[in-house]
Amino acid sequence: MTKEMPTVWARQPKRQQRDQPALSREQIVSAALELLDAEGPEALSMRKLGARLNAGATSMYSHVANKEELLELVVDDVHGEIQLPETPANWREAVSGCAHSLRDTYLRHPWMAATVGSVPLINISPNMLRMSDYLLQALTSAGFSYKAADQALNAIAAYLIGAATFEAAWLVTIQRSGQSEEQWLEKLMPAAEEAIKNYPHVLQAYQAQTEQSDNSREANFSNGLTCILDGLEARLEKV
Amino acid sequence: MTKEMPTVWARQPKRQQRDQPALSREQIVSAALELLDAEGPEALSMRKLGARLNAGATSMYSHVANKEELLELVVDDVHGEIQLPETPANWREAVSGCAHSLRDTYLRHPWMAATVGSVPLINISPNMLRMSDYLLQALTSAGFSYKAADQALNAIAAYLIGAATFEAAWLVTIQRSGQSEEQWLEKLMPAAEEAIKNYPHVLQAYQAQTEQSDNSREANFSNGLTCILDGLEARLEKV
DNA sequence: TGCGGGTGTCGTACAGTGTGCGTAATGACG
DNA sequence: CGTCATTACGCACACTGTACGACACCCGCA
Repeated sequence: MTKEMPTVWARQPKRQQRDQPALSREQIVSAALELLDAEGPEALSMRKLGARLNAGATSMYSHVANKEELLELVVDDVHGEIQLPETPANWREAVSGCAHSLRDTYLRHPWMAATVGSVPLINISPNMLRMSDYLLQALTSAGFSYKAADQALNAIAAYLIGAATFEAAWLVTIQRSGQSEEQWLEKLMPAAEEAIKNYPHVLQAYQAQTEQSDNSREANFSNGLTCILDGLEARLEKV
Repeated sequence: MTKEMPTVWARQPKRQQRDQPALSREQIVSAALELLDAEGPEALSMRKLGARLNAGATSMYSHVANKEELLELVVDDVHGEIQLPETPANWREAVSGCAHSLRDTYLRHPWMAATVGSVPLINISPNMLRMSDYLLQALTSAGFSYKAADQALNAIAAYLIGAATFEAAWLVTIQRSGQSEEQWLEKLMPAAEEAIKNYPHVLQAYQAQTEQSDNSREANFSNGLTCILDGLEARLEKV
């Protein structure tokens, strides 16, 4: 026998219980998800979670090894929300549709980006595999070799996680301030300008940005994505 | 007066103390850094930090508002380790040198990637501004407009953070297992193959990868980076 | 020289955390 | 009916971040 791996995905699910226990893994996971969305990751405690489920503080431990494993499950659950375009016209559309859906999902659950970084072996969680498989299919059938497709996938995934991390951090900061994005921006501006003033190029970029019209976060995201896709496409054509 | 911003960078440093107090901000930050490197982020507690500094558990609060702010300072401190090429031959070299140094830095402190996601307003921390300014300078003097350079910077930064996140998560997982990367891989393989088996394209990519020789993490990172740079360069030429 | 007052340090205390353990209840099977 | 496996739960432990108040120190001023 191989020694057990310290990850949920390798662990056998518990033998099907014959009776109907009050708690189930899915209930626990979805309650945790609600709590995370409502109050953020630092507010998620096993006691609160138990309370929300009308259960004791330690009742969840029959269904979940520990808090970390619970988080793995929740993260994978959220990854299940990502929609994969069903009949994309080409590989770019497949990737781009998936990318935008991932972004939407991560921004709907702004704690995700900061959390994935501490979840081990995220690559072999079911819903991540589902997405990888989809993208590899799209890429290889467009002409990428499996090696090239794998590398492309890594690059894309890195960009997506990074972009989501920045954007989510921004949203969380605003959310915590309890103000609207405009109010927050207005209050931030003096401090930002003060911090920037000794960095001439940052200052210029800042000024160039404020007089531009289309600097929405969404446009910015698409822009970076297009950039990667262009780089990939160039390689595809070269072969 | 504008209301004070809830971030270290906007806050005035405390009035210079005339005597030589036992603790200083720098000491605290560097001790925290050591602790994080040695035992990981979940092992960093104010009490342990105090003990390491031969100080009481709450003595740090005269120099640092709270643990979160301490983390902001540590993160910026680490960002200070990133080396910026002094006389790059062209913009690609500038970006690439900076990128590799960032990667090295993040892998030297594997807790960084998971931590930056929960640090607010990272963009206006001094050492981040220093790097942004450097890159904007390199990009604009290569012909990018300030708007284009800003977008390019965002794309690059996202890729870097994302790539570091994946790689660091991998390293941390191995480190926690207390085994070498090879041992760990060997033990992981059966579980991974089991998890993969229903995803045909992932499986093929996996097989293609194992028979390849040059699939080092470093090569993978460079590859994705090159891909972005190619995409950027294409835009630069088009203008 | 003496004396406030400001500053840094630290002990105590409080509310809250994850979770190990023992126990009790529940239902299935022989 | 008894036996057994499984879940739920209360309690306890070690530990967390940090508010508060007391205390020791050093400064400039009288």
